[in-house]
Parts: sequence; C-alpha cells; structure tokens
Amino acid sequence: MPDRVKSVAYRTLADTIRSEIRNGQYADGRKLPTEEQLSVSYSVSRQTVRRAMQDLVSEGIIYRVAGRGTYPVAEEDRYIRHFGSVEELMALSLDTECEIVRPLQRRVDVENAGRLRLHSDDLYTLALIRLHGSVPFCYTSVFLPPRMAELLSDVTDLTCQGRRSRVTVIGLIDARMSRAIMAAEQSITAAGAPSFAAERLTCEPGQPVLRVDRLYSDEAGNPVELAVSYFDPEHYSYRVKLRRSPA
Amino acid sequence: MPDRVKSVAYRTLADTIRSEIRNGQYADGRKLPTEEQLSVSYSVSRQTVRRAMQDLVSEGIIYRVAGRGTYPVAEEDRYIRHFGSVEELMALSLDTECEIVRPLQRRVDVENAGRLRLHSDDLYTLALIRLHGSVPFCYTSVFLPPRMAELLSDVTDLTCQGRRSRVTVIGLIDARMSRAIMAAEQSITAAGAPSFAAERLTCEPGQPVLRVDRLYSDEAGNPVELAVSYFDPEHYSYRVKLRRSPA
DNA sequence: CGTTATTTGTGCGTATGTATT
DNA sequence: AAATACATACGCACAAATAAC
Repeated sequence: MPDRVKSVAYRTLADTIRSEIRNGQYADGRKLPTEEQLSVSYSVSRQTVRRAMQDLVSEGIIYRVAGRGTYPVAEEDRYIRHFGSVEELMALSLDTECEIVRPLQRRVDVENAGRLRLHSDDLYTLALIRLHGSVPFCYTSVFLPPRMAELLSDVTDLTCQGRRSRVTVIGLIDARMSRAIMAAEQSITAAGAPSFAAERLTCEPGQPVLRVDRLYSDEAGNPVELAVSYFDPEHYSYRVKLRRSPA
Repeated sequence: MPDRVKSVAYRTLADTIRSEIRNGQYADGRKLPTEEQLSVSYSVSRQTVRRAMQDLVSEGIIYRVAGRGTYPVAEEDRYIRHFGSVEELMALSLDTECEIVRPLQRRVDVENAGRLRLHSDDLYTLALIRLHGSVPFCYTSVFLPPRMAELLSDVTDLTCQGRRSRVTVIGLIDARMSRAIMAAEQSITAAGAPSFAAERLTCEPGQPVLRVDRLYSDEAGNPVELAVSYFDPEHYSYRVKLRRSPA
C-alpha cells in the first residue's frame, strides 16, 4: 500500500512552521523568517515557500505585510473557534477536556444510520461533554459505522463512563486510518436545548443553543463519523474572519 | 487619488469566470476550459490561470480533478449559504430580495456606537428583512457611522419604508467607496427571537433562532457597518465544507 | 523629503509528476 | 500505450509597500 500522504514539499514546510508556531517559537509577535531565508534553510524555492505560507494565511495563523514581513496572528485574535479546516477540529483536544457521558455501545437508529449512508440500521454511538477549564460548553452525540467502532473498541477513553481525557473521536479515527479523513461537512443551526443536553450544560431545556452537525468523510467520500453537538451560547460562539478574496 | 484596485490579472480572470458561472455559462455540469485554453483566450500565463482557479476552488464554486478537468460545483451542492468571503456576502443580493422595515434614520445608541468604535453615540440605523422567493428568512438591523450613512442618504431603496429591492447595504457602501471593504468579522450564536424579528419571520418570540453579527471594516481596519441578523432556522442553516488543508 | 534596502506580491517560462481517459 | 489535464516545483524579473537613513 502506497503512502497515503505524499511528502509534498510545500505541505511539509507548512506542517513544520505550523507546529513551530504552536510551540511558541514565534511568540511575542516576533517576525517569521523571510521567504528568502526559509527557502535557503529548507532547500526549496521561494515559490514553494510562498505556497506553504498561502495555506497558513488562509488558516488564519499568520498574516503578511508586503515590505514588512510575516507575523504569527496573536492568540487573542485567533477567535474563540475558527474551524476553517479539519486540522482545527482535531486541535480542539489541545485546550479542552472531554468527559464520557454514555460510553460506546451498539444501537439501532434508522435516521442516523441513513445519514451515515449505512445499508443496515445498526450503528454505534456514544455521548460526551466537552469542558473548557471545568465549565462544560458542549454536549456531543457521536454516531459511528460498525467498522469504525471496531477500530475504537479498545480505547478506554471512550468506553468508560465518566472517563475524562483530551481526545477527539475524529482524531482517534484519523490516527488509526493513517490520515484518511479528508473532509467534513458542517451545518450550524439554532435549536432548543434537548433535556439530556441541558442537564449537562447547566441550562434550561428548550433554551436556545447552537446545534452543529458534522459529517466526516474519508478520501473516497464515505462517511466515517457523524457528530451532533449542542453548544451553550453563553460559553461559545462561532467566529470567522472573512477576507475580500480568500487567500 | 490612485485607483484602489489595481487591475491584477488573476483577480480579473477570477471575476470573469465567477460571473460566467453565475450566468449559467457552464450549467449542466459542463467542463470549464482547460488551463491551457484559458491561458490562450485571456492572454495570460498558465500560472496566472492557476492562481485565479485557486481562489474559485476555495470559494467552493468550482472543483478540479487532476487529469479530468475543472467543473462548476452544482447549485444544490453549494449549500444554502457558504459565506467564505466578503464577495459571497455581497452576492446575497443575487437570489434574495430585501424589504425595508425601518428606513435609514439617526439614533443615539451607546452600545452599537461602541461596537463601531465611534467617539460619539450618534449613529444611523435601518432594519430590513430578506426574502427567498416570498418567504422571509432573516431580519437584519444595520448600524452605520454617520459618514457612511451620508454616502447612502440618496438611496431610496434604503430610505423608503416597505420598499423592496435586491441590494445589500455592504454592496452599496463598497461601490461608493471604490471597493475599500477588506474584511468582515462574523460571529454566530443562538438566541431567542426578539419580538420585533419574530413578528416578521412568522415565528414565536423566544423561539430559538440563529443570530449572526457581522462587523465590516475598510482597509484601514475602521468599522464601516455593523449588521445584526436573526435567521429563522426553519428556512436557513449555515453550512460549511471543511477540507484537510484549506485550498 | 527623497533614496535605498528589504520584503512581500504579481506574472511568466519551463520542466516534470500524476491522475484520467 | 498515448494523449490530456491538473499538480508540484524551480527559476527569474519586476512591482509595490515598508522601513531606515
């Protein structure tokens, strides 16, 4: 089996710089190296450096000023949650905790099986809440095709009620499928808090909450996970910065 | 005063193709011309064509398959609203109508003046509903700094109560400022429908609705418009397709 | 206030790789 | 196997914005 992720130069460089920024290499608003310097350090052409930078700009983690240089976007300007890419969804585990409300189990569920495009009505499901600090801000129901649930059946972070950890379900799946997750379709709407979620989010049932449905797919377009989340608007808002022409 | 938008080749080409697609030139999923063909037709290099295509891909209106070609994304797959760029917000006027609920007028409003970073508490405001077909799906309150309101004081589409048209406020501002709008910050949350909005959206007051706040800024970062919209979740949901690495 | 150096932005040419037909 | 079409990568030149002098 060939490597799923070809070692494309500009993507490798983007990955490197992305993690350097995450590690605080360029904290306190220090400038990143110039295109010329990067091109020399990593032995790639300046065009390749530019291609990598383009991705980082559109991820919103750096900004560039002609004639001045390239700077990391300050943490506080990076908005509460951006979610402009699948990577950012996976990075959710970096600063939030997850607590299992209902461990991974089999269930018959016609509606959600349909959304996962399963031929049978059998699926696996679990529920969790996500906390920032010790404040719960999100209740999530996860639905998985049987073949995906098998991959995760040995993960005690998902199978033990009440267990706390810093994982994301999609991150676990992705690791076990060697980076095969390619896309997610996200739908945001408003709803009244269902009672099971209200109970955990310390709000009243029926109170307006953000409902976010995410359907993750692999490279073939097959759904691998459906996550339905209810966000407490007191502790969460979805922010995006829009630019004139997407970089 | 120099022209604000230099006639950059790749942007001009992107604009051209974008409107060709909107006009249905490539309907029924017909292929777009190849890079080579475009490069000849418009007398630009293939690299310039690629740069233009990159923008259109990231706007989600075309997709490309190596070895096959470039195709317009089908209308029904383009999601109800994408809003990945300022251009797309302006394009809202293409397939929706706007009805003035409260015409442009002066008002003293400390809170919203603060959000527009005004030194005084004087601002101008108007309210409108947006309709798709004849169904209202959105109630919007617009707040403007005095200098922007002046620009629009002669626009009867905004100053006459009950007037219907196909404009967007930001589109009008942009045209009068020669494309100076550079960014918008968008925040999405859930709220109970305020009574003034519920009345127009044919829903109950307090019913969960999506609240979207958008603050538009010019190239200097100065706010030029604040729009607070309430969307009926029955007729609207915010959808985004996320990819592994943003294109 | 211009001049100059630095740094990013735009545009083009070319070559090669990879996926599709 | 060959032709087609998009993807990656490198090189170069010049423009435009910024900063320092």
